[in-house]
Amino acid sequence: MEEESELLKKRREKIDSLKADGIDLYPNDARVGDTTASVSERFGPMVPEELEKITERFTLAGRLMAVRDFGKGAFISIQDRKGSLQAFLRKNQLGEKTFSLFKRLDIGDIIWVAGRVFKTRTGELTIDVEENGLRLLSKSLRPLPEKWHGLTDVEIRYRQRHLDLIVNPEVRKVFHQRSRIISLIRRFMEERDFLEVETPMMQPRAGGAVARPFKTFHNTLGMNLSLRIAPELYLKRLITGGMERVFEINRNFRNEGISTFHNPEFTMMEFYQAYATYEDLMTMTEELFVHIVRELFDSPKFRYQGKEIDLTPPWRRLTVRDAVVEIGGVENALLDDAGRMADLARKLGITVKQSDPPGKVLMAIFDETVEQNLIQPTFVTHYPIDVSPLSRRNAQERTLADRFELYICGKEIANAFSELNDPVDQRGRFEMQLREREDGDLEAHEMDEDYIGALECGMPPTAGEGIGIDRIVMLLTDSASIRDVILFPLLRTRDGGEHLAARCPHDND
RNA sequence: GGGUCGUUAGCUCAGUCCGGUAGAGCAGCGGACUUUUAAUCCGUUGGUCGCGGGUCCGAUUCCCGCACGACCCA
Repeated sequence: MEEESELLKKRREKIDSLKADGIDLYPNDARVGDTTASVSERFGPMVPEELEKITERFTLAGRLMAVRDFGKGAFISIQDRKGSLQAFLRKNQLGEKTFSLFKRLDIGDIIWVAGRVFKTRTGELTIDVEENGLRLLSKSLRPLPEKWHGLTDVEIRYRQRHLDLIVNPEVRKVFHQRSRIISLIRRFMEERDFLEVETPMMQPRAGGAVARPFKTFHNTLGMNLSLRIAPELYLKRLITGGMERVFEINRNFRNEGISTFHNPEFTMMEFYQAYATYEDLMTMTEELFVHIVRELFDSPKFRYQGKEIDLTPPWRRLTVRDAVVEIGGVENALLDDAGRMADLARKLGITVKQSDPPGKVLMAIFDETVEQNLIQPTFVTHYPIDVSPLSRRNAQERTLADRFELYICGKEIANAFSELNDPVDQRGRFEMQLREREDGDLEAHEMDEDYIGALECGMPPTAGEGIGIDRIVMLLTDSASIRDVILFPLLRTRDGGEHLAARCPHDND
């Protein structure tokens, strides 16, 4: 048995003493009528004389966050989901028994108080706790992080998010904002008559994007499955099914690296609208973003990591080619010469294979020279067909796709295109992807006969878009890392992942 | 995968360059205090210095490896 810490031992002693007095450490019969916010919003503005006339009694519950003890009286702070409020405990008012309970409480305990409101000399709204108006609802055995500096160790913050949420109010605020943003998006879509749907997370073939999947296995069916990398192919089957306008806000899983902008599971909204084009979606995207920031900030502008971002439409529109020339500083004529383009890519440190199609090399150059410079919202258009296996071909330029990506603060935020609904062309695109897969590209799209079968039934002309929800939340909460907007980001297990990896060999390689 | 930095008390951090087994604040514990709010005042407990090796009379400190994390790069 491992030696118990001094602090834990002291708490256990207190527990024994409370139990000896017949006090239930985890009762379940407390009724809570109010919140810290409901009380402070109503009475905060009142002067002491007005408060004296209030005879109403309030009941609050929450976590004991601070104690300022004066011997026969004490101020305490109670924190609930809405904020915190101060309460005043007086020995002669609480009664001997309840006051002795208070003396054995610890910061971190969940408590219940009842009493009337008043204002202290310093003007702070306070609950004057009544006789027997204090109860212990749940005993805390572990000390909380320090009250002033809070919890700053990011590893503990992510691994023990509960502690982070208890002591860091700005963290709670980020996740409230996240919920608000998603709710605004959902309402925006519903108002435009989009139907919210849910499509499979476990898919026989992970399609709809260019990425490596996580693989798993269904025992009863004896079937290999992948966690989805995108819902795209299923959503478009719904379009074929006549739903015409659908959206899904849900998790995607990509078996790739982790960075400040990448978590292996992340949240995307994808939506599809029949009888629309990618150009319609640019307008709609502008409207969506402006709607969100106006609701949040009452302005089309916001700051991210010191930069002011202005979402006032219309946003800049730029073809991939123009972007690489104007922003990347690449000579225009070079882009028509596959050999020179590959040389440039290699000079930029990009690994180029002989078999790589020119469009793929162009996009690698774009990623290297342009992406991080697109700070203000920018639609990049005219993507090469080579890297757009599910997009409609441009009517004039047959090697280009009717597609855009949205960049803000140097990061890809959305990807959209007019959908390829010609099953013959689609089969050809899949075959091209298969050749890339044979050349060693593990991210290349697989052949999906079921999807082609659906296209053969006739899919209406449609445009679709995917928007990275985590990244929007990062931008709008000024968060530097995606881990700050995901409650439980993926981290390595503490005891080292090596033996676990050995026991569960993965078949992705 | 590579580079840089980090890991010391429950938490926030010193100390390590220049080797002699550790300090502060908060929390905790004891005492005083019934309008404080990082309450105050007096006293005080608490540490396998991330883990494993090596060098050395002696390692938290120097060297090597590993784990975990952060940032950057691929």
